[in-house]
Amino acid sequence: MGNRPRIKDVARRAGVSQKTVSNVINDHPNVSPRTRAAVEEAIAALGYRVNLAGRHLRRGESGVIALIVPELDLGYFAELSDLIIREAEQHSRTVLVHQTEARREREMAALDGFGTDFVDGVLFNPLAMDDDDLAAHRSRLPVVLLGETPQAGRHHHVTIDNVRAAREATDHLLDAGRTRIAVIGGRPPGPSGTAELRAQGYREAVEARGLAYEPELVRPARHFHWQDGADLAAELVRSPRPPDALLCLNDPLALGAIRALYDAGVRVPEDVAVAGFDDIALGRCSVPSLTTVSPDKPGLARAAVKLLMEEIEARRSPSAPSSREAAEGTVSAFEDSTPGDPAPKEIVVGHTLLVRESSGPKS
Amino acid sequence: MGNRPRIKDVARRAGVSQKTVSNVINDHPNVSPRTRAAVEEAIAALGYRVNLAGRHLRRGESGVIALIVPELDLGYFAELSDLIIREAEQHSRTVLVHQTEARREREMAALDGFGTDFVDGVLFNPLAMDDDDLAAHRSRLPVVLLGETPQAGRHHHVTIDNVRAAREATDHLLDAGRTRIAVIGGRPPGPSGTAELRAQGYREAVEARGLAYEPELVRPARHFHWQDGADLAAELVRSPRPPDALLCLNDPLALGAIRALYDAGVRVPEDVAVAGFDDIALGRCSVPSLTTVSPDKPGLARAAVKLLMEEIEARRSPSAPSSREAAEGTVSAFEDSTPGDPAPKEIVVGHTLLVRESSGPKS
DNA sequence: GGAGGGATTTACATCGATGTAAAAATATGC
DNA sequence: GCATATTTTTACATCGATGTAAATCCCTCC
Repeated sequence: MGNRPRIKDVARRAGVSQKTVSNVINDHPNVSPRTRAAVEEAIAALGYRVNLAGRHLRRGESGVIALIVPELDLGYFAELSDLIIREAEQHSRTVLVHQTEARREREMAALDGFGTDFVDGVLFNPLAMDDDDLAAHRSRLPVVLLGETPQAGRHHHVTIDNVRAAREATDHLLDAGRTRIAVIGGRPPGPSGTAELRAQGYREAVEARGLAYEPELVRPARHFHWQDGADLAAELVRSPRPPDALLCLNDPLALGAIRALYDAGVRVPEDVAVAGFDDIALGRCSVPSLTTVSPDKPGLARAAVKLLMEEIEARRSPSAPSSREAAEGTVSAFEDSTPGDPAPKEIVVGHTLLVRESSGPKS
Repeated sequence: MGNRPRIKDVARRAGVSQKTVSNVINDHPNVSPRTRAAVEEAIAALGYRVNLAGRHLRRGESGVIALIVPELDLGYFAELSDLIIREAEQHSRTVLVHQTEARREREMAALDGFGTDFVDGVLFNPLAMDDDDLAAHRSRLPVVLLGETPQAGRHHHVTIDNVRAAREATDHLLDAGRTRIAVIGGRPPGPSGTAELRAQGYREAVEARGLAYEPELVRPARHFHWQDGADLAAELVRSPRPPDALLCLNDPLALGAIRALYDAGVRVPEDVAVAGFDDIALGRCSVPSLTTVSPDKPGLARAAVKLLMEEIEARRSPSAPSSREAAEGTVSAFEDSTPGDPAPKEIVVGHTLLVRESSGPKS
């Protein structure tokens, strides 16, 4: 019939006060060895476990962080989430996962919606929200953005150098003798999202060789799933002037494209070379294996979690000395508090171009 | 300078008591329209949001459930997690994800470890723990098992009929004229885990045709990643009596196997047919596309979440009328409480064999 | 042997929301 | 018009852990 023991029960059994038990649990200094032993004995005997609800309420920290991604079943985000969860575990945090389906209103909602009400910080990989949205948004929580380079960056963020990565991938295709490279999943070069930045890099690389940037070679994708890649590739090879290479902005698009080319009787890489982004596991065993830009995902996960932890830590101590006590009695004025925020940090992690079969020699 | 408003602030502004505000928030009956309007005005004006820590402490429910899977970067679990998170959202729950790396001690730890301390229930997909472990484990939380059919099932669980699915897949290969089918990722048929059950189905199908069950054709995999599939397939085709079909117990293994066969100059499906399990997205666009057993993942997610919700609900009300009050004052006896548990339910969701190119005709 | 000082320990208040029971306001019946 | 229902609202206690400040304890040293 027993309920879970609380700190009170442990205290009673050990013959000490509740606070002393708390002190033991939290490794406070100034606990005599004897008392500590007694308390630990009681804890073990009763099978006591801290009740996190109580702790959360008192401390104002839950030990949980939110991870907001477009969707898990896109290989890249699954792998990234995997790494982030492991990394968070190193910091004794658990991770709440939200999916936005890359829809703007869901991204907005996730950022200050229900589930985030109770986390200590947020790791957010936006896709649909643009710079303005992000700039406009002031979260009451520490936020670290993933995989973006927002201009009006008021938030910390961690990313790879997308422009350069795309330039390198494009250069590689050009070096392999390709002259007409289409971009699958691209959007007109611009300052905002990943797709725009990669298209930007593509454009730079192409123009650096004196080739014309042709907008009709840049095809946006709706979902970044393999099917989109297949559809767009099929469309492209049927066009009057088909490309001889496809730069796909993620790996599923690329694998779909490879399949569509196969169906169309176009050889990869002999007729058309294909390259992707993200280096998902299965790109290594496709036939042909996939050339891709491999972001340093472990590095990204590590940096992101570290940054978030620092921000959480920073907001805990110095900034708001005791505005709470001070405000006691005042009813008005509940604007968003904006504590830390001393120059948001941008961390750029490395990437590597992995050349595999899909971008082999033309023939 | 404002801190977040609390219920107290709303109450003050609306000129009512805190409890009345709480009543409005929770849609209690007996709140006059006028009061309700006043409170709602105050809530909107202050931008009040419920503090979940307080609510959690008081109600004993956090609104969070834990999902424990081997690892997210295995396509199947990513897709399943995706679906489960969406499903949980329908029930206004958020999902905490833990990864066990399919290691027994991590599975044990995840089940009653740190992060689960504060969730309302657990969805758990065990791989390494066996029946005995599971039977021995009595969680204080509602638990629903995924993808297993533990004998000593003390827990609810949701699964597909693994034996039958494997039998069907094997039959399909046999029907296609294959006579020597290897199982990649298999373990000796037995009662416990998914791998054993599938091997069981395989065995039944093979023996039903009067063929011998040959243990050396059943090769266990360590991680169920594509590389294992590639290694095992390579090994098998080099063996003295190579198989003419591979039944791979998940899709990544199958895709790895296809790649290895390609490297070995063995044609798929002409020389060796390949079939997988799980129907991950990329299996549809591989070359050749992958024949696979497709579990009803949405159905599985829905059933699992529903079952968990019911169990959470059930434990809330009837079983422990007020053992808490009764136990007040008693110090001893804090055994695990075991409230509900009236005959654990088993839900079997459907599956389909999707026949694609990799199991086409022999030649 | 007692003052002084640091190390331990304690009582109590508090974090924010909500259940309980009783008070206050309103409605109903005769 | 007044006693009795019934609906609304309130004050207060509580969920479990921990910060604060005050109370003890234990030494050291003159």
